[in-house]
Amino acid sequence: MQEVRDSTQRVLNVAEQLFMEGGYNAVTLRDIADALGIKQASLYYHFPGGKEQLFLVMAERMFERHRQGVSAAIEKGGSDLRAQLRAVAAWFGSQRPLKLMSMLHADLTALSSETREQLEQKAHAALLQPLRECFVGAQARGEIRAMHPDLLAGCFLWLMDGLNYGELRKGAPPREVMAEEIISLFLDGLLPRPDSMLTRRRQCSLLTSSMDNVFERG
Amino acid sequence: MQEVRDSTQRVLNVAEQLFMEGGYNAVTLRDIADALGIKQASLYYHFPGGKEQLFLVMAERMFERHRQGVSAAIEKGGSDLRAQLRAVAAWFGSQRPLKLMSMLHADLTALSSETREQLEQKAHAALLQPLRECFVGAQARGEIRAMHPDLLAGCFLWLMDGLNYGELRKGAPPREVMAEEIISLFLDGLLPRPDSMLTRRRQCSLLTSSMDNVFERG
DNA sequence: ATTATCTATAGATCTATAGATAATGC
DNA sequence: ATTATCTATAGATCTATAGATAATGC
Repeated sequence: MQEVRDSTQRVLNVAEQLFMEGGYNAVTLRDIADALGIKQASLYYHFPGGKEQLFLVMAERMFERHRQGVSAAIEKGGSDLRAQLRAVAAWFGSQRPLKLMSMLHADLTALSSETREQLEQKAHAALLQPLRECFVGAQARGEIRAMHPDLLAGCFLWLMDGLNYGELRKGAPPREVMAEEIISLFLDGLLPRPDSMLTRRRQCSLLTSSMDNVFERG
Repeated sequence: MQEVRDSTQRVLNVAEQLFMEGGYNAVTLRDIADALGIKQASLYYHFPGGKEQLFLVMAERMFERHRQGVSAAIEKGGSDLRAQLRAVAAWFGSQRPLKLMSMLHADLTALSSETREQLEQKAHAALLQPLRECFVGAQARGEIRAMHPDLLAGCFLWLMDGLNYGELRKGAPPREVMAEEIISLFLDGLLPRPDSMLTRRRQCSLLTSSMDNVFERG
């Protein structure tokens, strides 16, 4: 358990911001050093292993933060699946965009296989595992029907992270509304539910204000 | 409407494969030339604009293919949303992984702003627009409840593309099963539906074989 | 002595340009 | 003449190493 100094934390903060914005290959050590106001070579003092080590440590720190955040959110949601998912959505909303898929795709292929496997495992433990438990619990309580919990966890995570890709949704509603709709999609589905008017009424009132132009075609 | 020669098509085929696997920044012109068995400088004969032009033309060709494929799939699905979504899922399954989010994230930031806007627009017209119409139609027919069709199109597309990221789902069911479950998630949701036993029975029989180990924790 | 930076630079790699070469079709 | 390649190379950039410098704390 080695301590991480303040100056190194500063490096990691900047590295996380830049790497998450542009991806491993697009960001150079020079970019990171410039943002820090130091010279590129100075980064090797903090990370003798160079760019790959810097990325690895940065990503591990990030995943560990998410592991705690997601677990805490689920805890806070009590034992009601909708509340749990809302809390997880709120957690992701409070964090810098993960852009997990970009990272696991383009970035990981640029890394050594050991680094890649290490990060894949961390990502799984931090994000998929807690969400999976969440769905397994809801199934055990009889709250939801039987479906692969891994699939459900993956889909939910995918969609939450997708909210960060602003490129595809110009003029879309704010992310809190979208998150709420996604949760409703998960739980209620799209087909009408004549049996549970209460649930439907609550949803409608929540969405009504931004649903005026839904039926106009673009 | 300029014709594209065979030799240039070959270049585009290889470029598409490599770019989609590794992303814009990870793939060099040398990589593409090597895979073609030619020298790197020879690529400038086909694309005087260099790497960026090659990527642009490749991506435009790909999006145009998807525009036709998705539209045809929806057409083939008739006027039943579930059948339409199944057909779209089958189309994506037949194609090389899009990895759309990776592309729109890491790759587009490396391109000039004109190229980026051009590609974002093509992606929207090819993928989101047809799916959006699909959901709008189902809403107009009263088949599904009112939700933002843009959000629904985005979510469905997101999840279909997510099936291509194998990194997060080791030991997961085959992609056809996952696609079917995602469609069921969209339409039926997770909460039990006591009113529509017919729908539930069909799903259960379809999934029964791969659902044996759902309740064991990992 | 430790921490954190710097300068200078080697070595590798990548994009892009210039101009030559060979084959094919008119 | 057109098509499609090649060789050679300039210029830029990126990672990484070696060794110097300055400040802080003991």
